Amino acid sequence: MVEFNTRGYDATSMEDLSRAAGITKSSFYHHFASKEALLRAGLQVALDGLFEVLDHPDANAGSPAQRLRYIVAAQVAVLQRELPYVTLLLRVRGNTETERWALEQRRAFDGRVSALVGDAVAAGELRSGLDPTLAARLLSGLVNSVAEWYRPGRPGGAAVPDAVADAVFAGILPAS
Amino acid sequence: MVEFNTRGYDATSMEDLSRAAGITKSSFYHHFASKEALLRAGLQVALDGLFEVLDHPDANAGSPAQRLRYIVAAQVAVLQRELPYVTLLLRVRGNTETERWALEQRRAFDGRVSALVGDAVAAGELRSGLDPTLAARLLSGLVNSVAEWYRPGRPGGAAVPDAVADAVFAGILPAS
DNA sequence: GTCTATAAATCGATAGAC
DNA sequence: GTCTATCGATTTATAGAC
Repeated sequence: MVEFNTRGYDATSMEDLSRAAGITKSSFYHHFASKEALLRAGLQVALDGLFEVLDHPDANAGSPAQRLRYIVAAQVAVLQRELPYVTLLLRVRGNTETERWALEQRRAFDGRVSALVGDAVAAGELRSGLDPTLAARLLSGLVNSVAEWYRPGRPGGAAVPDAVADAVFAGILPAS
Repeated sequence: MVEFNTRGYDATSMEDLSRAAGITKSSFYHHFASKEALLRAGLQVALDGLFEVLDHPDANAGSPAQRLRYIVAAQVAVLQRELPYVTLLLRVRGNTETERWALEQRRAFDGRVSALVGDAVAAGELRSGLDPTLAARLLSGLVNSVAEWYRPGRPGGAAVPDAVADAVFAGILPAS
């Protein structure tokens, strides 16, 4: 499944996957009904991890800004823990029915976070004049971009979620 | 070429492209030597746009933070102007020789920006204790994520570069 | 510069023996 | 549960007529 991560879903053939598993292509089809079923299973892992973040008590207690901070850090942690699957999800374009389903789920997650940003702005917890829609989009982009450079096993990985949350709430490049 | 944007490079066949151009696949091959040549031409457009940003006078005058702010806004503007090509570049994974070349060029661009972040930190213009490497990575991720939601022709597009630069330098979600 | 026709390779997936 | 063999569709790309 990691092959999807490095070469991309389309560019990875079932023969690539079966060879990596040490069996022939036909044997591989004994374990998975189709390539799309394999994709769906991977996307489900990523989506389960993300929605568990929203169900966590810390995501539903305290001020909007406090809840938002927990979600940002936890979302990064999920991205690290399920990197191949989250990467798969982030690259979905919506060409097939399975991909459209995943896109819809992902939008639901982003919508929940976006609404929370709106709540925090309405509560006066964030910068005044902040456009909640733009802020939520940039926030999503920043968090998900961790998948572009984070690689498991390297030292310092455990500090990434908090460091990202700090950058978001104290500013990426603030003058003071 | 916009087809690469919506369906992805691998999932878009030469027949898809030729049909969109209103000619047959064979006629299409009269204009482009290969699918990879088409990809390379598109990637070149994106890279030319990005490096022109670094060559602009405003990217080489003033304090590091001032130069950085110009680059962020100008990079977003290039992304908007050459959306299909920049999108193509952002999705390159390095499977072929052409893709590895593009990745190398992109890393060179990011390296220049990253060095500038380091200069700004060293000059005391940014938050103390800021990790320049992490900040540069998140900055890159945030800027490039505009390609995920920006669509040409919609009102308010001209304000996006400044709005993104504001979010970066005043904070995405700052408390004050 | 566009077309029909086709080559050569690869794809996802299946049949059927063991 | 794994294998060899193959199907049928699709892919990039070319040959050659007009």
